[in-house]
Amino acid sequence: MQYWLMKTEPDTFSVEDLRRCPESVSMWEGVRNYQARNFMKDMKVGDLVMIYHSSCPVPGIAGYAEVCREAYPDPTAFDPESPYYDPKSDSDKPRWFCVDVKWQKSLDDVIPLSRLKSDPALAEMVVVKRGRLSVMPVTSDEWDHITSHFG
DNA sequence: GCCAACGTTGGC
DNA sequence: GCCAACGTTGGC
Repeated sequence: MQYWLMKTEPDTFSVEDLRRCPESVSMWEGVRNYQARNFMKDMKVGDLVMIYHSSCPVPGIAGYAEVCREAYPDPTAFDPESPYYDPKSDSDKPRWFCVDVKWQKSLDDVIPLSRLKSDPALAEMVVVKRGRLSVMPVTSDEWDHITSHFG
């Protein structure tokens, strides 16, 4: 079992939007970064995911989800109507992948990035050390620390 | 809205 | 394959 963090802009798709999906399951579409894609390909059914809200008044962890389908070609890459359309991708040799995630929990209070940054136990956390990566691993120590101290 | 960080593109 | 220019992310 591995742990992950995935970013989303809540104006576009929030953890509550995920909860309201049929069966609370959604395709995690639109990842267009190779490193993030490679992490998604490593995900297994049952892995747990922190849903992180970015580009919003209080960026931070907004809830939890579970991987419920492993990586498969992202159909939005082939859809000219989609904002995530990539004309250079080829359906015979897919470049972009997505997973399906199932909502688990929405936090009453977002755990702010500022709080993660100020916690020495989380100094090495990828989301703290690095920006500009939308899918990243979380260690089990980091996961346990956050879920036990911050809900 | 600014701008730093950093990924991607493309000329050479 | 280098690297400058450009585009995007995302916190503030």
